[in-house]
Amino acid sequence: MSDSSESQRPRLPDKPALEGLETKWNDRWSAQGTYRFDRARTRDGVYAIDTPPPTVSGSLHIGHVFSFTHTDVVARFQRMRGKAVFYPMGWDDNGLPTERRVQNYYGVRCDPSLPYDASFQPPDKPAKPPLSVSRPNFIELCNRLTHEDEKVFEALWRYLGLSVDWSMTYATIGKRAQRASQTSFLRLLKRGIAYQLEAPTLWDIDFRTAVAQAELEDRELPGAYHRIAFARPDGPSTALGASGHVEIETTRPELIPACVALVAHPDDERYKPLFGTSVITPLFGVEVPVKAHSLADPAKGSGIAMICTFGDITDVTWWRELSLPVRAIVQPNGTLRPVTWGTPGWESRDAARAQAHYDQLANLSTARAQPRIVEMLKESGSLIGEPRPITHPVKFYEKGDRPLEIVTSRQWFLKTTDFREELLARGSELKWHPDYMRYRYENWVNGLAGDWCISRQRFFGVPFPLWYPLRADGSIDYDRPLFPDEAQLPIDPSTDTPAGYSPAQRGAPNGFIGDPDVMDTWATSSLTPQIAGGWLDDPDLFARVFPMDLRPQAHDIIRTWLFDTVLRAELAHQSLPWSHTAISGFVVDPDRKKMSKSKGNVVTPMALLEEHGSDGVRYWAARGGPGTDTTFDPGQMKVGRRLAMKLLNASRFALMADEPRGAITEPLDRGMLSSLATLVDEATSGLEEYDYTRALERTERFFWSFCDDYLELVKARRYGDFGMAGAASANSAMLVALSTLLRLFAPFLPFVTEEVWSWWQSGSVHQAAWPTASEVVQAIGGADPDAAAILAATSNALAEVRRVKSTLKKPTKSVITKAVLSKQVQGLEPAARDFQAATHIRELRFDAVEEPQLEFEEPAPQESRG
RNA sequence: GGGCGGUUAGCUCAGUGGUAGAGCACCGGCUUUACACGCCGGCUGUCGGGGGUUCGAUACCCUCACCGCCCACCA
Repeated sequence: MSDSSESQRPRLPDKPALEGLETKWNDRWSAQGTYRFDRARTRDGVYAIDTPPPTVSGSLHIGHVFSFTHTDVVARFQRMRGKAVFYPMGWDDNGLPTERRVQNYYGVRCDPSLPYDASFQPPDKPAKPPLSVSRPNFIELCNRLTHEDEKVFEALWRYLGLSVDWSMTYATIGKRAQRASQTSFLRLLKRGIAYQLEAPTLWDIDFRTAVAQAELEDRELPGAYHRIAFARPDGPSTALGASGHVEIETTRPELIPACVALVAHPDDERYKPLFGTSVITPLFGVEVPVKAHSLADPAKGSGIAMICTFGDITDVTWWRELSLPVRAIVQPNGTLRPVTWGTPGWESRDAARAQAHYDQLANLSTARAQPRIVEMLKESGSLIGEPRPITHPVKFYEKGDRPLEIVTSRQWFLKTTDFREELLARGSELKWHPDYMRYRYENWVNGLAGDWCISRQRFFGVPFPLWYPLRADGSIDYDRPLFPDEAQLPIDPSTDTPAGYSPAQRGAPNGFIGDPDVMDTWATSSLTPQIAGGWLDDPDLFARVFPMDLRPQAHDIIRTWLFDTVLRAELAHQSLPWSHTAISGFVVDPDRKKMSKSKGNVVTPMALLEEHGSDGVRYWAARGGPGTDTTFDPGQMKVGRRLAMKLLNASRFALMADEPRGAITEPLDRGMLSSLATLVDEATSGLEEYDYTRALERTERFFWSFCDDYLELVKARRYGDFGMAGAASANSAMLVALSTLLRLFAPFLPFVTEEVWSWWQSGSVHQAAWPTASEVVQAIGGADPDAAAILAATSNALAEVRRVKSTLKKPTKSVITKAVLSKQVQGLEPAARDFQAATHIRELRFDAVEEPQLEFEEPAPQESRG
């Protein structure tokens, strides 16, 4: 705030308005580089934000507007405090959602066996049936469509007023991201932290890909308990004698052909005699052992369970720990694979009967096989009673439509469980806002069930950067992979050729073949601090921003994005990726439901911004505190807009007569500034602690009483009714207050504050220094608590008089010839002149009265009602 | 089953060991030279239930209920 800037004559509009401010100021900020990151600054002068890259395959919704506003408030506050704010935007255009959108949008499907067609152009309308295109062509379409989406997103973010440095934008499918992701992977592979394994894996049968533990969710589905008899080998072969069979209960009878054992708890007296013996599976006549394992729950079902390869995760645990054989029947597409009974691994006491039964199930989906096998079980007498319907939680891929299966396949993993202690330590080192969100992280780390499966059998993603040699017989030698040099990265092994081979050797005996998989999208987005910060490409930048200050994100992805990012930083840098994380809540509709398209309660953000103004919408968003689910409430947006409007008009009032100026001597002026200094401290400490809601609420409350009480009380004096010195005191105080309040509101209402600032200041309010209490009280030579008390007493007295006038239905302007006020508001005497002018009181006294005693001037006799 | 958060005015939400708050809504009033996208005033509560600590609890402790979310090996 230099003297030269304040000496400008204010340029005031006759009728200030909010319309058009978004476009006007975005153009200026863009042209002037207002939010450009100053990369000359060293780490301690930088505030770095690891912005969540929105998924561009969808559309931005009100929840994005909500949480990104919170981050922007913090960014603007830190910038005004003098930090160089590193605030890039990222686009998450990598992964399944994009694939799905591209398939539908263009009517194409990826066929990795096709060669690249350089002249390919997508059809104008979605093709039916879908066109098959090569993987490189498919990826081109993904890039083309996401680029369009990104332009729309950027326009919305700018309109909302995010103070992002748009020159630093990155994409999770971009070259930088691919290079970071592939480099990190190869380094982890060398250290033995990444590894490949053929093992039972959670599998989505529609997407035909492996998925990770973190991407699971439970859904309640109807099902049924089926009570099924397994015959004892020494018992009657078909009849169900009293001790001739064992009864299990299962919700998945279609997996009986995959049964490899029964299991009960080691202490379960009912089944102890059976341990070490075997039973015969119904329909298929397979002899399977009865085993003991502590995970078996005596209280569940009949207390003894069948182990199948594989019905659920527990089956996998039992299978591994009890060293059972594999008898897998579910194929990657979710159907039962044909089996020849009587061959090795499929031995049966009656192979012909087994085959006859199984032929009725082969190639059916598990869902369709179930009723079929139930009929057969009934016919054979192995089903005891009727199935008992239940609803039970079933594991789904969070983006999937059908229950997950477990399929054995070759996958890449990152070790996680080996680092549990380190990860817990990082979690407690991290500062969480709100603090209780840390429990979700700890909960997750403590519950890690296995390492992180990072490979996906998909097309649009970062490829695994390696190849495998082919043996003379054409089989793949997985044990001797071929690696590129780090300097070559990023590569695509489906088109690039490993050193020492020619392209013609791809797929040929003694040749090579690329790893077909792509990485889980989280395996790349867990490197956003490294990607955005220039880890490999720009080490100088990286040193200035990493570890970053803030990770803002929503609570539903603590187990994925937050956890994964902490893991990757621990593995690569032995540090936290950032010192703080701010967790935002969801936007819910007034019925407490999450806003969703299917409920028809979705509103497009741009329409809201246009209706209520960006400042109005930001006000609503900023009222939702960290971690708090917040109701979608257009009413609050209207309140925000009203606040912005009030800021325009109050500012106009303060600036319309800014002369004369002089010493701030009047008690009300001094009291107002004294209180303002207290407010500055409160707002500052709120924002420092990421409690932007408190800062806004306090500032807003001060501002309204500043308008309603203070400005009304000093209006007459300010207009010169009591001479030049009194007017000068008011004017000077108002200018200090206005400058301070505009800066306090600037992070929340960037458009209206910038507009008003431009009336009388040079430069951007968003580059102005954050106010300090000492700066405010400097204008009155130090804090003046006595004056603050006088202002409080005067405001209270004003309220008393207003109440009486209102009760008596007197016009506000009506003159009071004589007023007796209660002694409780007596402290106002030093401001009596201002007070009497504002209330039109001619003669003022104080006495022990409960209610103010007011005598009104007789109305003028000519008054008439017409 | 484990964990976390919530329960305050009709609605949306602040809040503090010492007389219950704001905005919206509602009702009434005011052409007042910054603002009718305004101003002034009013109405509304067993602060979820029950126990405990305390001179005093909406706040602290225990417990229960309900709502929401996270996690879990759910045969």
